[in-house]
Amino acid sequence: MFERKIPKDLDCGMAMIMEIIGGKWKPCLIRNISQGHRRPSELQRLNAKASRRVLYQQLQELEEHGIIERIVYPVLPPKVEYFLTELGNSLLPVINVMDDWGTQYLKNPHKRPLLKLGA
Amino acid sequence: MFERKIPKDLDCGMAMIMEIIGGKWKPCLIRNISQGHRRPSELQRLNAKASRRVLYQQLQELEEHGIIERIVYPVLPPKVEYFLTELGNSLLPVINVMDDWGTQYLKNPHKRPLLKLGA
DNA sequence: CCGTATCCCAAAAGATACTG
DNA sequence: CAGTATCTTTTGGGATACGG
Repeated sequence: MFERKIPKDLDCGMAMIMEIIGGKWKPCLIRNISQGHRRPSELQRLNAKASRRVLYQQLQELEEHGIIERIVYPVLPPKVEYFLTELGNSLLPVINVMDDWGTQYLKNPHKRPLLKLGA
Repeated sequence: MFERKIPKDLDCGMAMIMEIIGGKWKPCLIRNISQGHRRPSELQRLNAKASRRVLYQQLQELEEHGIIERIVYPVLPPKVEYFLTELGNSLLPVINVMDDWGTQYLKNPHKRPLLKLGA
């Protein structure tokens, strides 16, 4: 459905995890859903700046990668819930480590260093 | 030099760290350079599949973010070396955590789960 | 309410030629 | 060697309309 012309090489772990959490809204979605079951409409509200299409696309990819799962209630109007899998849960500490580092960085805004001249 | 029409919002730590390490070759470059001082030509050799332009661009961004620094030897032909800053070093554990998770994931290839039906 | 299809634009990355 | 300037292709993401 979203075919690439050039296949990605997911040779190393780093490339793999970037593939999984690299989307613009994925870390947000993972965190939202980690708080408890979440319905699509809730996720749209929580990430109001994301477009509908991208949100669904990234949810799909998270599902395909086994990070989240979907429960479909056969009712009208439709009701759906997402929840984190165990695999998804194992991702939370990683995301936290990343976020912590980034938060620390934001507190100490970097000054571009002067050019060093070698001997 | 590489101006964006739409400014990024680097509001949270997660967005910030993705900005810093999100480039396709940045984690590779950081690791290469963490092994010791590296010259541009070495980095090109080590990342042969990356185009010249992108490599230099990402090196520049890493430098602007204070992850690496550059030593310029005033000789002919030109000689330059990159090395990791302390800040750059503090990034290594984060990258390792990410890579470990990804490597683990690669060992247990995920099967897409069947759709769950709610009550 | 959930999800998909279409269309569009901006950004990332590749190829390559050129300069000091 | 190191670095920059074009130019081009691919991809990611936003807007929005439509269908079940």
